[in-house]
Amino acid sequence: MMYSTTCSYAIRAMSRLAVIRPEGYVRVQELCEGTDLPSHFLAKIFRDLVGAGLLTSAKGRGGGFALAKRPTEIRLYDIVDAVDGIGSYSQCVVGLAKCDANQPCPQHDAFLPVRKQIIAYLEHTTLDQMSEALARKMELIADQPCESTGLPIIKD
Amino acid sequence: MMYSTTCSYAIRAMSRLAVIRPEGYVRVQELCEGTDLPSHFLAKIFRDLVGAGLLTSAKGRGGGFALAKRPTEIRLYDIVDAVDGIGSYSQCVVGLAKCDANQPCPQHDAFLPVRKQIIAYLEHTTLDQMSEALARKMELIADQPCESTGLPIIKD
DNA sequence: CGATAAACAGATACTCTTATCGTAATTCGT
DNA sequence: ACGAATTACGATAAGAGTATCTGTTTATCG
Repeated sequence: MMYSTTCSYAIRAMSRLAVIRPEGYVRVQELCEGTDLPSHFLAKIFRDLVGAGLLTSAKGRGGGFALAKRPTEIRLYDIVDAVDGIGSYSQCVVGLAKCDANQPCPQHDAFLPVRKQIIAYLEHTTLDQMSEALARKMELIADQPCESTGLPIIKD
Repeated sequence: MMYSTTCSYAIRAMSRLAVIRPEGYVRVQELCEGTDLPSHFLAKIFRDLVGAGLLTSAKGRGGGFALAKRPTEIRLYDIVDAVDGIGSYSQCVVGLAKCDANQPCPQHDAFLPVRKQIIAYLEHTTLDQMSEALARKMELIADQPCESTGLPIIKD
């Protein structure tokens, strides 16, 4: 997988959040309903995202989690950075540590364009786009339910 | 990191193997000397690589591990596939499973060029190139030893 | 044939990620 | 003010990935 499981959950959940209620609070339970997102774990991840400034939270009745900014202002990059840390993408492909900073290994350079493209993708993709993609998918699934169960389960 | 630690070890060790003795057996101990590669663990990884057909092995005196093919014929792709499985690169970025096969999510398409570039990089980079890069680096380090210890420790 | 050198195999331990649970803190409706 | 709803927080469990150790087998050399 491209990201850690945790990060994948974060992206999926925030996308759902943007679909269900782009502004305003949503309960974790509501967010996970009909999906295979683990609610308990997601609650924990969301706490961290509040700390990272991507979400806000409200306790008590009518509370839940909400996007801290508008969907167009939240990039995939921000989420990945908050969860996995973007540092993992800036390391050398081969895990070749540089004993000496002024001499990065040649393969490092060879991989540079690949890394650049990845970063660009993460920077240019916003939650807005993600949620739109998800919404379109949810419509499709509503029409043609899942093969085995017949229920419209959203695994995203 | 781009690969798992295990995969990173595999790539580094095979690169070293290609440098030290492109054909012929090398002991695990010899391969790890002066590096931070964990010999015990690497021995285990190498066993698996023998199973995958990338290495051959010989017991007893004068034995060790050797490349099963010439360095120009071993691609990064082969190593990554043998260790991590290339499947992890073909999944959707967001971990969005497709409930239905005929409707991959739009983000899937958006990430396609990135994935293609990664795969191309893995396919076109050979152990030959890796070993050459490593050899060059080893020369550099021999000249200007590592800051703290003063010893030429190869972390690659 | 015995001694040595090496991979092989399996068991075990450690570490990090992933996941769950119980309790406290907070807010809202009545 | 009380009670229900809901996140916050901390502890801990479960799992996979990472790493080490010990003993066994196979091959080579003298």
